[in-house]
Amino acid sequence: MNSFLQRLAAGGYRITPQRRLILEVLQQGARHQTAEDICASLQQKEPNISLGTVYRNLNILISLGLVTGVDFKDGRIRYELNDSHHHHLVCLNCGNTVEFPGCNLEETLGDIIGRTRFKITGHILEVFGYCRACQEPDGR
Amino acid sequence: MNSFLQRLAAGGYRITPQRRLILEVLQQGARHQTAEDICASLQQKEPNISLGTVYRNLNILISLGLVTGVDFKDGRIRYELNDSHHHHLVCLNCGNTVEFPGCNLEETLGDIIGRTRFKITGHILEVFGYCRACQEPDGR
DNA sequence: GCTATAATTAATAACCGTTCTTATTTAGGA
DNA sequence: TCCTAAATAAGAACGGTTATTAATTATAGC
Ligand SMILES: [Mn+2]
Ligand SMILES: [Mn+2]
Ligand SMILES: [Zn+2]
Ligand SMILES: [Zn+2]
Repeated sequence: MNSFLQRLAAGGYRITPQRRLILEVLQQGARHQTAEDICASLQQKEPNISLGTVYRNLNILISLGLVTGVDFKDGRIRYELNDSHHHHLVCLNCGNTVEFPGCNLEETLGDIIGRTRFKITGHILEVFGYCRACQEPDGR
Repeated sequence: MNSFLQRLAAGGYRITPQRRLILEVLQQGARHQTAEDICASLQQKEPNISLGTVYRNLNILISLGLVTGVDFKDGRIRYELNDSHHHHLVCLNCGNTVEFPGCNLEETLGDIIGRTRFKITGHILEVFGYCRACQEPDGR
C-alpha cells in the first residue's frame, strides 16, 4: 500500500475513496494546485465530491506532515506533497514558479535563533519577481 | 514636514488628516498592528474613521514602499513602516515576535536566481516556533 | 482668499477563500 | 454481518479585505 495511505491510517484516519483520490492527484497531477484545482480534478472521477471534503482532508494531511501549503501571494493556498524541503521563485505576472532546494536557512540563522531560545518548528521563504518571459524591454 | 508625508505628496496623493493619523500610529504605536488595531487607535482621535479608509491607505502606502505587510499565519496582515529590511521569529502560541535584521538572502541565492533570469523584486521569510515562555517542559 | 473639481472619505454592501453545520453515508473493528 | 464512530455532500456561515456610492474636502488656478 501507498506509504502516504499507511501514514494516514497510522494517524488514526480511515482510508476513504476521497482521500485516495486526493493523494493520487497530489502525486500524479500538477504541482502547486489550489484546493479548487484539486477538487475539479477529483470531480472528473467522482462528480459528487465536495470542496469542503478537499479542504478538510488537505488540512488533515498537513497536520500529519504529508502535505504542505504554500502562499504565492495571490490570495489562495497551493498544496503539494511534502517530499523534499524547498522554496520557490514566483513570477508576479504569469504565476510561473521555479523550485530551489538546498535550503540551509535554519543553520544559517542558528546563532540568532539560539539566542532567542525559540524552539523552531518551520519557516516560510518565497522569492518574488518577474520571469524572463514577463520582463519588459524597459526592465519593468 | 514628515518625510513620509512628503513621499505621499510626491506620489500624487493628498495629505489628509486620516493619512497623517495612520502614519502617526505606524511611527509611534506598536509594531505589527493589524488594520483593525490601527483603525481602533485612530478612532480614539477621530471617531468616524472607516476601516475601509485604513485598508485603502495602507495599500497606497505599500505601493509607495513606505509600509510593508507581513503574514504571521494567523489570517490577518500586520503592517509596519518599511524602514530597515528584516524578518521575524514568530511564536505560534502567544504571537510574540523577534525581529532579526542582517538579511543576505538575495546574495546567498544569487547563483540560483541568476540562472533563472528572474528579475527579483522581493522576498518573504518568516520563521515559526515556540518562544521560551510557551515551551512546555516536555518540549511540546 | 475663493472656486472649481478631482480626490478622498464614511458607510455599507459585496467578495471570496476557507471553515462550519448537519443529516446521511460508510469504513473498519467486533 | 452488524454496529458505531468517522467521514461525506450540500450548503450556510465566517471573516478579512475590497468595491460601491453619495457626500465631503484638499488643493491647484485664478
Ligand atoms: Mn514546490
Ligand atoms: Mn517587523
Ligand atoms: Zn527552507
Ligand atoms: Zn530578507
